[in-house]
Amino acid sequence: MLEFAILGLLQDGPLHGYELRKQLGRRLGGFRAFSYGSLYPALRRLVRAGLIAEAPDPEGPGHGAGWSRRGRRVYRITAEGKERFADMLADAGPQAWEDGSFGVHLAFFSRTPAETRIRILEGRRRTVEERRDGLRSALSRTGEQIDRYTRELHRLGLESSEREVRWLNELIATERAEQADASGGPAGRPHTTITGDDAGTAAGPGSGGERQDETTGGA
Amino acid sequence: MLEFAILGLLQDGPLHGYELRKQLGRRLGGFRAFSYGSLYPALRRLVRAGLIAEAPDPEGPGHGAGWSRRGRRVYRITAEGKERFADMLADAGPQAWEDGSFGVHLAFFSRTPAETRIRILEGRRRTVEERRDGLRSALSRTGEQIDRYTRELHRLGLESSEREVRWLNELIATERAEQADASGGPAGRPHTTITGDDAGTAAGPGSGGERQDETTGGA
DNA sequence: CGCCGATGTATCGGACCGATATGCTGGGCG
DNA sequence: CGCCCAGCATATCGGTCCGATACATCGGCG
Repeated sequence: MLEFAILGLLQDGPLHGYELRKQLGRRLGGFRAFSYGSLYPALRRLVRAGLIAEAPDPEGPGHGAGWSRRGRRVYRITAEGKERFADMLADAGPQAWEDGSFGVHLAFFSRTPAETRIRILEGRRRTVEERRDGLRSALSRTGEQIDRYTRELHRLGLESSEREVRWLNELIATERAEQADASGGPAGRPHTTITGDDAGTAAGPGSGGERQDETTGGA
Repeated sequence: MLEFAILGLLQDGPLHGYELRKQLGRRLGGFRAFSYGSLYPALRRLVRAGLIAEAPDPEGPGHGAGWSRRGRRVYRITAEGKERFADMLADAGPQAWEDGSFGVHLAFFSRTPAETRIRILEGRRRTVEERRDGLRSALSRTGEQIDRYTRELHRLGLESSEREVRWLNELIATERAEQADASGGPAGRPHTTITGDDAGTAAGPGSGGERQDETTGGA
């Protein structure tokens, strides 16, 4: 996962370890951090594999590639690395929607093929729905007898899952709309209508974060 | 963390590894799992440390302690283990409110001293508030320029944090009410008094959001 | 000028995961 | 009756990642 993330970040230009970590933290929104204890070994691994290489520091008095002013080591992605990253983006096995990986994949979604994006989103949805259903039934059956704090924990998890499913449904809907838009022009097949969307209810009273997603044509 | 959890579960009676893992998964609501690859070594470590010991299988034809009918190894907590667990409950250092640990601590909250409970809850709140604020400002500044999917990820994280803070506020309020009640008045127990402290919105069904470990994490 | 906080790289032990191997047991089915 | 399969149960191994720690440098501020 870390190696994937590094490769992804280096697509936008050479970076050194420290900066790499900061950018990654920002992208993931604190959602996943990656310590230096993972980062530097990963960097060396990637160099050994030929997927990245040391580059001259644009800010330092270049002694060619390698160390620079502040003892920084700057890295750039190689052609081979780009290739490998593209493969990883398209492959996206079933672990791509597990808790830890999903966020990282999402962080590089704009470089991910559209079909893979939808596949990941739907896989994630299935996963979260399962968790949600499990929590739901655990909470409903035998109200008494289980620990009060455990119940609170379950309540938090349940609402969390419900929220995330709704969020995923929005994203999926947008993806489909864009795909239909891009492929068929206005004549398109009614592809998009099938989304089950069980979470139709508007956010309740109070904190309604419900914002309609404007269709920004990113990518 | 795992050893802490094992000690906690064994307080309710002897269990074997397989069952231990199931119970733990249930308590944590899938929020944290612990694989066998961690569990069995941890069990052996705890035995070596004298905090738990093998016990006869109540369901098997007891050959004394050790293996039983189904090749099960049943464990019970020792006096020393109980002592150690009580210490861990009361200590609750600043890592107790990090993503991974918090849920586990909460799962054994009913055995945790009231003051420690509040301390953990408040520490957790501080942590989540920080994340929330970071996300908030990241989202507000420079609307354009950052990747659309990254923004979505941040949006989910922000909502998640907000919900968890609200949820924490409820829990803290309840704790405080109970503490005041217990120390001061002869009146009955407050059960689920939801005094809406500083959480502005009246709590309907409402709270939620958490994750990460994500690792792993809710988005 | 000296101190401090941010920058920057690096290592080490340990926790935990995921895949994998190996058997036993109970129940369903022909 | 005999067979096989699904669930129960323990165990190991390689690998990823974390947390603490160490150390060195740069830029500013009083």
